[in-house]
Amino acid sequence: MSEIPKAYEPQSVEEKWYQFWCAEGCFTADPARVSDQRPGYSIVIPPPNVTGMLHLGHVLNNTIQDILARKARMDGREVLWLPGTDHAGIATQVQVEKALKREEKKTKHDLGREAFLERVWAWKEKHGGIIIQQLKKLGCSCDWTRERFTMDEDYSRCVQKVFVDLYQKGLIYRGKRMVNWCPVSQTALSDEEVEMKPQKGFLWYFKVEVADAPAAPAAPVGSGEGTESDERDGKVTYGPMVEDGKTCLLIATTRPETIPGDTAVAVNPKDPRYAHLIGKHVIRPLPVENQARIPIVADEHIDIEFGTGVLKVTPAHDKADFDIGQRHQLPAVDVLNPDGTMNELAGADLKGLDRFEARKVAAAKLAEIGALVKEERYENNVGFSQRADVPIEPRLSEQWFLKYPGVTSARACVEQGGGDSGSVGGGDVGGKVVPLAGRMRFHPDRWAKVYDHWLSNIQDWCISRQLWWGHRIPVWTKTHADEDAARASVEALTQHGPAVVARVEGKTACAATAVGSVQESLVGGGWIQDPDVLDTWFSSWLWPFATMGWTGDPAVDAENPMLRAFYPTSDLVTGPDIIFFWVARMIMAGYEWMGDLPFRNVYFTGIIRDKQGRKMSKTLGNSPDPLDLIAKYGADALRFGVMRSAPLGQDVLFDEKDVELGRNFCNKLWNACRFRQLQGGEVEGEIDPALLGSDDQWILLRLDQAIREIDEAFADYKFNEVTATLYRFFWNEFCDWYLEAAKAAFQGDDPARKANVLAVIDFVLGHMLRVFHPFLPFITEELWHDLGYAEDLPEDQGGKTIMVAHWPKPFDEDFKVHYGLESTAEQLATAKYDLVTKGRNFRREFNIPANRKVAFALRPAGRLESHEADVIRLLLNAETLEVNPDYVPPKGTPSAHSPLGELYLPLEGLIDVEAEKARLTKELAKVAVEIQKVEQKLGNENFTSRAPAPILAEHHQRLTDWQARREQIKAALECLI
RNA sequence: GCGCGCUUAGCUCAGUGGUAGAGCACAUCCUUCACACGGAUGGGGUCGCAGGUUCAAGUCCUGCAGCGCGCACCA
Repeated sequence: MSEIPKAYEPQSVEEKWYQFWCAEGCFTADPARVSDQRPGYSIVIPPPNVTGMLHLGHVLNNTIQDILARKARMDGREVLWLPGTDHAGIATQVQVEKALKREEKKTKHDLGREAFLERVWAWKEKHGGIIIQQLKKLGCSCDWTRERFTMDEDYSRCVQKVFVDLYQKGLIYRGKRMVNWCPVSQTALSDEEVEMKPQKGFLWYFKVEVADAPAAPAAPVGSGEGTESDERDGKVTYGPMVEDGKTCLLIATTRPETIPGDTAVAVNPKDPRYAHLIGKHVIRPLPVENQARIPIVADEHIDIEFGTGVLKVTPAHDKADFDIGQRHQLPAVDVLNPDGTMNELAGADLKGLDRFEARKVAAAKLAEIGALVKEERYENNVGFSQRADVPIEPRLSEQWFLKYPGVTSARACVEQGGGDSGSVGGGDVGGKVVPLAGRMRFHPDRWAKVYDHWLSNIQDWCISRQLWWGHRIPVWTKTHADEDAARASVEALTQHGPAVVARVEGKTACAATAVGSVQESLVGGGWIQDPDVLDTWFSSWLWPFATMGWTGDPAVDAENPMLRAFYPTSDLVTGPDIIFFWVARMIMAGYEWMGDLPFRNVYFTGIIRDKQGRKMSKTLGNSPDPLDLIAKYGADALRFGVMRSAPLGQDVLFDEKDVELGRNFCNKLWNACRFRQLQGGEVEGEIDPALLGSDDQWILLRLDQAIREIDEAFADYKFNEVTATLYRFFWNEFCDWYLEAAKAAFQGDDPARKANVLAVIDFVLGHMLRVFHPFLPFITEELWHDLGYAEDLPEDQGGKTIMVAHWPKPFDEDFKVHYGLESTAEQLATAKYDLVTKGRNFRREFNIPANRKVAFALRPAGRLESHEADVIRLLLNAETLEVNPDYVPPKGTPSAHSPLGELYLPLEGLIDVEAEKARLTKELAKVAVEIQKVEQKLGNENFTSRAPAPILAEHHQRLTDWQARREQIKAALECLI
């Protein structure tokens, strides 16, 4: 046993033990050790972006995973926490492009695809490990021998296999459709990557001439012949206008720059104002040099109430317009370049301008030609590219799409919340493995509804990205002179058997294959690989099994020891912001390729915000660097602080004070152990039941209670409740009362009693360090060894490391009987502490400094053992405590009542009769209020006749107690007169 | 528009129909030999509003308001 320094210094301790754990292979999972007696427990890490730096969201997320993993080890399970990183297509590519621009003033096109990718790999090798190193600082017990990267060779092979499989199943197809185009990243995005944001802009009203209007227009609804609008009930209605014998329509738009792309205007067929014009044509005003005639079509999509009831239809630049275009066979005229500038078809005035600049110019042009009628300020929702934070451009382009597989299973497996599903059957936390019949639970369960809603409305997934960094689509094409030639070249591929899936699309032969040798022969044969890469999430959704060596070959996979031992995984811990991106897709993939769900439980964390409730962001600068916090307070402190302020599923308002509290907690723990050590004596001696005082019994029963509460909270994933219990038990119960009470024995002259108290302290601390360990891995390991608790244990039960010490069990009946733990002792202790609190209160009431020793007197209600009285004296910080059944206090002596008797503080020379009178009178008033409350209830016939007996009895007891209290105060007041 | 969450002490939040809780902050006292990153004591709450169910509601139900989030979306 080495001596413990005065203040806890986390840095050296953390460094030392993390190295120890790694060197000893404590984090390494061995599937061969998994058995019925030693069930497997597994988590796959949500792979952070390889470009990432640790932020507080990671701290919360990974601390939870580490707590689960460490708890499972102590529960005797074989634990795999599988770490890794994600190649993060756009983010990483952008980062490297920026560096290239900054350092060499070059673009990726200057280098070319291959050379650029070499740069990205080089960058990844240099910077990609940062976040992994940071996770180690946090104490994460990941199996680093199994670290994976989504671009690892094996992993890429999985991605390709899955693609080919889906292609073969006909779920993947290529099509020219409207997609979300990011003009900055210059790639298509999935619907999930588009974020709707309200934007302030304008609604421009412009008129177009109907070229072939009927001679006698029907009277427009609303009266106004020839008027552009009519106000009725304060509402503006619109209709066709007649000016100089010409009929015009008024159209409202937020995007006048797309007018050159209009190929129709549309009205609702039920709209009487325009019915007579359907089938006619209008003159499109822009571009001025190409004012084409475009038809007026009728479409149900048009909202009669909105705007003027006339919609300009731009099939190439709006999803809804595209659909209208399809219904009416309208041509699509694309007036934009991929980078968001206007192209030639937009006309001479707009060509080359950025879309936002073009918007202003187009509006000005309309005004110039007299077509602009008015402009209104207008706020509407615009889709933004989540990554580049610019408005996305709906764009017609050729992309790869996926019809989601496994949707039915994915929907069915997640238990829908709202029922009476309590913690019973709550998966496999807390050591109990409850079969869930293939079902999965979300925590908190309200996310199940969100998940289900999304799954019931999903659209096909656009999986191709116009990037270079990522998994390149494993499809090769060869274009031939005619269809027959194409067919022949596809035929030739049958020599490869099922390894290649080939099709003919017109004159083009298409072949998808994941087999390297076939790929090589295709390239050799002049086939061209699709230039696009796959959406990053198309690789992430395979994470739970692709990381475990899945091959896609059923015979091989059935023999894979990792998959057998650790799939399905036990828990997934992630943020609700990726429930669609990742969680839902992993569930589908799990069913599709493993035939089983990928995890039993999903824990959704909250979002970390600053203390004002704002999201953490780089621009606000409100995001503290976790490594700074670790350096300042220690990793344990950070973990404890964050966990303590993170209730299940609620956002966390982060305050550095929380971490400070964590540090204080560690320091307190440190010093409590130091106190134990300074007492010397035998380590973990035998507890003699005969020598247990009421304080000893009390703390043992409190420990039992704490363990029960902690187990319950763990079963419900309520980690902040665990921390609350740890805090209360250790600080308020163990330190504030038990250790202070124990000092009476240490200062006394009974060595047997002293030794017994030491044994109790060791017992409690030994349990406490273990339940603390998942939250505070470093300090508990250090103290476990310093206090010598590891010494007599077998190596695999805590002898080597607290990591695998057995998780404490609540006491069973035999234990309680053996140690004579009973509620009367507990009540005695509670009564003592109650009495002490009242006695201490005298100091404040009568302005007696805390350091002044005073003499108390106690007139006991019954027998009080001398060692119990010693404890009271010590806790009161009393010079003496006179225990005297016949004690008669001097007049004016403050008194306090408790079940143990009357406590007096005779204040020699300081008697203040008035002050004590005032104090007692105040208290009497309080008591009177309580008595009134209870009497009122008990006087209520309804209550007394219907309330259950125990409740009634409790109320009667309450009344008796308060009444007794009232009599005592009255008696005390009598004495003052 | 649909859905979800939140509203309890100055702040951040627990709270399981039966005597309103914690941490921080605040006030007073104390460097007493584990800890000032500490100890002791205390003040502070019409539990968002309005109804309802119940002997009993912070807790269950209905409605409303405010805040936040998600989904959808009209140019």
